[in-house]
Amino acid sequence: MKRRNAKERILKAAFELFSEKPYDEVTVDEVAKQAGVSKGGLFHYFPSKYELAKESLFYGLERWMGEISSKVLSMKSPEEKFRALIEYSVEFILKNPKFSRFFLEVYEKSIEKKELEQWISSSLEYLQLFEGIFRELGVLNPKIRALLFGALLDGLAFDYLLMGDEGKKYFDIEDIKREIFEIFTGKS
Amino acid sequence: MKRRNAKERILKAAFELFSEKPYDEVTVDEVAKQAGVSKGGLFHYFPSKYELAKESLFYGLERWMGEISSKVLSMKSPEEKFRALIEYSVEFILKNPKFSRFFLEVYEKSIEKKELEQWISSSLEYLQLFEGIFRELGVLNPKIRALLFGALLDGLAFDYLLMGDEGKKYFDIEDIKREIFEIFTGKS
Amino acid sequence: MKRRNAKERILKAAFELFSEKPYDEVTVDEVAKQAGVSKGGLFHYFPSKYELAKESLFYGLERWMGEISSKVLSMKSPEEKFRALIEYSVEFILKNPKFSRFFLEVYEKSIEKKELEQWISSSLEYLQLFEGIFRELGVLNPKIRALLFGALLDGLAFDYLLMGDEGKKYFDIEDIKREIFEIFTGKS
Amino acid sequence: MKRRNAKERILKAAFELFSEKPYDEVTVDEVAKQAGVSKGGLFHYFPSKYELAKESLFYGLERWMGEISSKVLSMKSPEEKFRALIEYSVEFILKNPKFSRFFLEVYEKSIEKKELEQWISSSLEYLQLFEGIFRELGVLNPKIRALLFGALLDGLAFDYLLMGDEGKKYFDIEDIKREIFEIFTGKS
DNA sequence: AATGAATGAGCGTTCATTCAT
DNA sequence: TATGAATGAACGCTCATTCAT
Repeated sequence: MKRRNAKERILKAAFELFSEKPYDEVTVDEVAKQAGVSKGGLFHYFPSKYELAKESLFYGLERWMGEISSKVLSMKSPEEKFRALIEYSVEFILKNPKFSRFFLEVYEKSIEKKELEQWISSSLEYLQLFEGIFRELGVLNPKIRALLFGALLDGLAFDYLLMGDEGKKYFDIEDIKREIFEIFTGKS
Repeated sequence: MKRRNAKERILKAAFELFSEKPYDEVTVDEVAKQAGVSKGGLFHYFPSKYELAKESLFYGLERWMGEISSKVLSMKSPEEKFRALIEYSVEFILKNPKFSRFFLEVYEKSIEKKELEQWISSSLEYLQLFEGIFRELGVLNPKIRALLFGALLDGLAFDYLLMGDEGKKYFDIEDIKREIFEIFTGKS
Repeated sequence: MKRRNAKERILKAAFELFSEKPYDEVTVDEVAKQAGVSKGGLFHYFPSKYELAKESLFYGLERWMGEISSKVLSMKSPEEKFRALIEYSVEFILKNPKFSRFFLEVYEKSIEKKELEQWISSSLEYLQLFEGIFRELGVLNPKIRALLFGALLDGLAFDYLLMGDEGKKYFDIEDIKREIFEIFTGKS
Repeated sequence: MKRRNAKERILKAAFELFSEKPYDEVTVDEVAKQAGVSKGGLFHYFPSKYELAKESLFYGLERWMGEISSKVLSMKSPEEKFRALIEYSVEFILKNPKFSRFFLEVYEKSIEKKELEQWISSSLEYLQLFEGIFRELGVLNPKIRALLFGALLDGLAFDYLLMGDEGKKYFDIEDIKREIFEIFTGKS
């Protein structure tokens, strides 16, 4: 076995499995098997199933968010930035349809364990990215609008999960992106 | 205990417990105990834990949604209706902070069981309520705007879950309601 | 399965197995199997392996000690009582050669769990039986002599465990009983 | 760390840990860590956990017993020897309150492995020390009295473990030593 | 000699579900 | 109808032991 990336292989397998089905239906054996390590080996790197889930969530989240941030910030005008933000966020939602549920599961368990601080600061970090763009766009309340934009994305992810491909019968994805741009900028 | 409403007592207890903590941390014994029935009695009314969870979710959902609908529809002007919709929706979110997670959990299990139909039709039902109001308000794409409004609510619930009372430090709930009204109607 | 005595069957099986081999070598499956119940059934009666071991220890201890007490107290003269005490105590030791180890194991775990009170009061109870006899025999320090007699019995159990049948080559059990009587009473 | 005495450091750490808590609650990792060696290093010196426990038991036992023997034998009169024997034995008991349990655990495992010879001969060795002193004291059955004295010590250790410092409320240690001297010599 | 990553059998415990009463 | 004792498959996790480096 390739020694070096055992931990990363485990994180990747865990992110995939926890994204695919609920926490309580993913077994540690399964993650270990998919990562190509023994169960004992997995516990060599992660002290519990919960820690594994949490780390794998952040692993997946950071990979995506880093990519989105850099793409968005490479744009020049604020309008282009906002359009790119909508574009890549929607792409993330479509590619990770069950991300919300996974996120919420891990989050809930971290509440019980009273490990909340990091979550809020991590949330605020993303909101700052949004707020900066709204500020450049010259909207009145960039802070609140950033919150609402974030909530809309979360909600879309939530709804997409619900309607899945079935939803495409009712709504055109390009229409949705356009409407979001319009509502939040007042422009079309 | 009044025999008649044993089933309703079970549904109520289940809704409360599944709202409080994750599906896999709620035991059937616990629900039975909180409802004041025996375990055998519970299985007399519900064939499995999953069915219990699903029915209790709809039980809770319908109680709230029925109430919100009737309050909203009793208003006269579309502006008042929309303001009431925002008002009571936010109230629901604040009172049921963990509803999203519960909803998603049951939803996910129903995917596995391929029992999807009812969910979409149930979603569309709510969207029709929203769409009607946007139509009365005279917006251009009432259908899509309804979808986005629904998503925003879901997302707010999601975010409120995340930030909880801590979030109140950063955002004022009245500001948020006002901003929602403005964004979706273009008026202030 | 006979419903009524499931718990007693489990206690009996547990006492036998924990007497036979160390705590960590007795598995819960094994106890359940020997008692003729399922593992789940066992946990219906005992919340943990430790509680099972503790209850089964007391179960075995009380059965023996009750019998010894009643036999001893039915004797008339103090000399006869003391001889009977020696007789039946030695019999217990010979029939339960690994009792000390089992006792000590459970005791140690109860230290960790800070459940000590009952043990001391239970010890003092037996010492009072001994003290009463020494008092009748007219020895000078009946309290301390009772302690030492108790310790001697415990130690004999300990040593018998060590030497087992092998020890019989070196020591005659009747000689030992006689010597104990002599040392503790000053008579022969 | 001095390489030379790695083995001794392991034995010392093992004796301390196995004395502190039950066999099954001491892990090999823990012993290695406390001894300042790697797990692999430990297994270089000891083929298994059981062998480690057994060797560490004898290591601790011999250190104490050698010391007691030499102190006792340096006394002149048999009375002084016996008093010293009581003195240092009681000291050992007070300083190693959980020794009995550790001893019994290892002993039990050696029964299963059918490695009994050394234990009996080791026991008999100590009994010979006692027997010699009783012979010098001129008692009638020095052999049996030695056995009973050994058993009394073991039993006291056993009881001290049970009553611990709590026992001091009920019994004075100096009274006990005096009573032992009296019972076994007939003198005061 | 020394390390510690990796293994995997085995454990205690849980809990949805069944069923005799 | 209603009960709760009983089941048993499945789970997360541990840890003595091995072995490539």
